Amino acid sequence: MPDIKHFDPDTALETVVRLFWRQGATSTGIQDVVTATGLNRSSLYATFGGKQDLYRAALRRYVERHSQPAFRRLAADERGLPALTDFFAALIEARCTGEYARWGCMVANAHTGAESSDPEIRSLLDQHHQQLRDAMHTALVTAEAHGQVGPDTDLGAAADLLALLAYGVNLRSRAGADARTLSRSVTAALSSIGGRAAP
Amino acid sequence: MPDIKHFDPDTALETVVRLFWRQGATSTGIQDVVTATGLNRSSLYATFGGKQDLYRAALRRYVERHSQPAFRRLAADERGLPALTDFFAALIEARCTGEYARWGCMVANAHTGAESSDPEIRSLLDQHHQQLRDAMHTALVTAEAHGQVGPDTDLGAAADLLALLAYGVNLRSRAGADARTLSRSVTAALSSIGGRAAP
DNA sequence: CTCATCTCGGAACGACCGTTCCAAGATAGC
DNA sequence: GCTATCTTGGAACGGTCGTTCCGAGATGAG
Repeated sequence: MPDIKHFDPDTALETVVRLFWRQGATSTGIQDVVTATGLNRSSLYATFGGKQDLYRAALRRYVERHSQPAFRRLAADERGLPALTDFFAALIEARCTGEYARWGCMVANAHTGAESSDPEIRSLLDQHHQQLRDAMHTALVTAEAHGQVGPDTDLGAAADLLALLAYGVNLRSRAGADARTLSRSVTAALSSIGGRAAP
Repeated sequence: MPDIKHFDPDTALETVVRLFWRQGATSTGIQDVVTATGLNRSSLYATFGGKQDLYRAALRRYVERHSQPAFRRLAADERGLPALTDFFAALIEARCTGEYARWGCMVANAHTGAESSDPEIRSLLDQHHQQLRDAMHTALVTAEAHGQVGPDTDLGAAADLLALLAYGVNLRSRAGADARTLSRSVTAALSSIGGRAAP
């Protein structure tokens, strides 16, 4: 067998994810990738293909490693409304503090870029949205089974609403929106779904 | 007096707005602007300055000509909840059909771009958000005065929530979100603010 | 050790980026 | 008509873009 790769493609891709996540596709040059990952153009192109392929792989990885785990956690949570409360609390904390503060959501960010004209990217955005909505819906069904949902509530519409709210949080967090204000909005949405006032 | 401009800067800027609105700042080259406006680089730079100045001017114009009129209409509407219903209906129609379909909101789009690192742009984003939120709040106060708002409703939190919802609509509309689905989400939000079921 | 085969380093490519510059053209006052 | 002053057309700038290519280096099989 010939020579073997001198780097870990998985580690490199994670670095690329952070680059595209923070700066977007158009603002990130191949030179940035080369500098950040430490590997050179040859290895980059041989391993991942061109820039568009690289962005696609990065977005896929983001969804798998960041979005879907959160969705699964939400859908599997048996508590109902508290699961939704925790989901949004974790979202807001991740968006406003720590390493990824003010980076927003890479998928939400992708909505506005030129990258979204790529059919494969567009498909990823739609899948992501569907999965988010479905997780919301599952949590709401659980909540209803626990008698935590007010009467005459359309769970489907409520799931769509909460999904859109998440996009709003993601977007505004990039402009440095206050975590407290975001939390207050989320609380208002969730308490309007539940009976009436907070316990 | 010397020579006078052979074009209308206002018309040209409107063309530039549509360019930046649809494609974003980084994906739009000066050559695109030259081609779309029909005027040449010299006139462009002499009139508007560099690309960043041009984008700033375009975003300012967008807010003045598109956002603020809608905000003022909403805040001045004396009907309360129906004003909010109409606001969102008009928003969704503008985002999903007609000339600007799938363009989203230029201000929302600006949240994800590299352009938002510019302090002046950042300030514009915050102003825009504040104005949107305030218009929502004014409409909600009017609604409460008309007895259209359920008890124990935090109007401030509700205004924040509706503003975030608008950003969600703007973002998802760029990916081709279904107008019907968006409307359903908005209806759910508004009817949860009002008494309970729809009339 | 030798060789075939893949990886790595880095130069180089043409295209496009935003911006500048200057000569030619147009205009209003004299 | 002449001139001063601004606009206009378009070439040209250095820099960066994504991508390609090739020689050198590394590795495992025989």
